[in-house]
Amino acid sequence: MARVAGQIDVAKNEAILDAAVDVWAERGVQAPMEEIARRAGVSKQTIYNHYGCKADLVQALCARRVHEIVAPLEAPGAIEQPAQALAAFGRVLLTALLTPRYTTLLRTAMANVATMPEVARALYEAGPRASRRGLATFLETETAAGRLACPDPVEAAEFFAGMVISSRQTAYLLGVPLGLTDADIDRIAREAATRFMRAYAV
Amino acid sequence: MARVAGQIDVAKNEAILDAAVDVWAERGVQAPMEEIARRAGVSKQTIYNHYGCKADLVQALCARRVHEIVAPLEAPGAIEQPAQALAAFGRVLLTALLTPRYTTLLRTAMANVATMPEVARALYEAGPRASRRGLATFLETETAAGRLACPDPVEAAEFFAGMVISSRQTAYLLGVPLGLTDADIDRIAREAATRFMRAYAV
DNA sequence: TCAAATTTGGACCCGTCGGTCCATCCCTTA
DNA sequence: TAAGGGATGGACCGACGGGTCCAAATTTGA
Repeated sequence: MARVAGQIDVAKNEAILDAAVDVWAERGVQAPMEEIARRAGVSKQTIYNHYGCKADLVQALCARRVHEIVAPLEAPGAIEQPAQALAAFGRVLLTALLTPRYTTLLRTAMANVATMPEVARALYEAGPRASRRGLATFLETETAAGRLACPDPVEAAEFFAGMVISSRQTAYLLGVPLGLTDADIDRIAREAATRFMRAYAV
Repeated sequence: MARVAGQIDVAKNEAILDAAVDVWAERGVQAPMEEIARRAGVSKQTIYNHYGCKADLVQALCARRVHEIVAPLEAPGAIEQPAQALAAFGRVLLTALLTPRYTTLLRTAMANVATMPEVARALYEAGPRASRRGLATFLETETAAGRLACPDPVEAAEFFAGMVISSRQTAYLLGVPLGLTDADIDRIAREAATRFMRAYAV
């Protein structure tokens, strides 16, 4: 196990984070730390060496993991026809959203808004907020290029993302299985893109 | 305090439910039962007389309160121009969604998916599912009447509801204050309706 | 190979909270 | 006014889980 001098074991740290997501996904945040330790193949004490208390673990987990999940949304990709670009964005968005890990993160953060609002806030900024902003920029460019007519790109971005996601995120958060296949996701994203293009045609 | 013979005190029961929402809103579901009792001006024992255990209280609360909140969505209202009807629906939807009580309910249910999936399920059915179904029916009628062209009314309903809600629900659940005024809500609903009409024009 | 730093596991402390018990009280009804 | 059913509140129990402590084992850097 590679350990950095004077530092904390990196691999073990990852294992702890992974175990935490899994455990919380299965049993909720109120699951005992001991379980996370067991799952991570680590002693409880080690966790407390890395993170002072449970709240810190929650915080660290949210901070670290959001980025992994939302990263694909930031990759701009080749500039294609707006409809294709939108569809692609929709696909990525929906896929990311329905990730069990992201769901767990959200649930965890939501359950703790009262006790640690900053975590929830950070998750919002890194997630929905950032992705909408990226989309809005794209729509603005397209409008400037005369391929779309979005007088209010931010609002339009909200609209499009909303169409793609709609009640699906809530369903997922409430543990209702939707059973969406990749083909379904693709169809939804494409249809949303088509309709959006009609709504905002020049 | 009006009490029905041989029954349980109705007013006190309401008070308990009210207190539970408030307390959970402030401190999360893990807040102690004692606090709810205190807030309701009732003894802890009384709560346990009404509901056998905490889980039952959660369940009862979710079951009872959703209906109150989603009720306005079920009132069909006078049949107007589709654009107006959609805007009205959007307004009601957004307003209901941003209700602190509904937010609390959702958070509560989400935090407990692992331990009591039926509650979460019920909330989903009574909330998002039901409202979408109502909207879909409306869109179907309008399509039949030749005022709209929605080949897939259910999907279209998802799209419209999604446009209106978009990331706002997530924001709310994550405790991010949006500060939407009635005027804002109205504007969003109307704009969404307009765009939707363009997207699904005959 | 040695010393320093970490890890381990397992006992342990303690606060909290769900839930129970019970003697007393209040209200309603007859 | 007597009786009965629920309400009260406050003490109480037991489980659980966060967090600590510690001695022994292990790893790491030099």
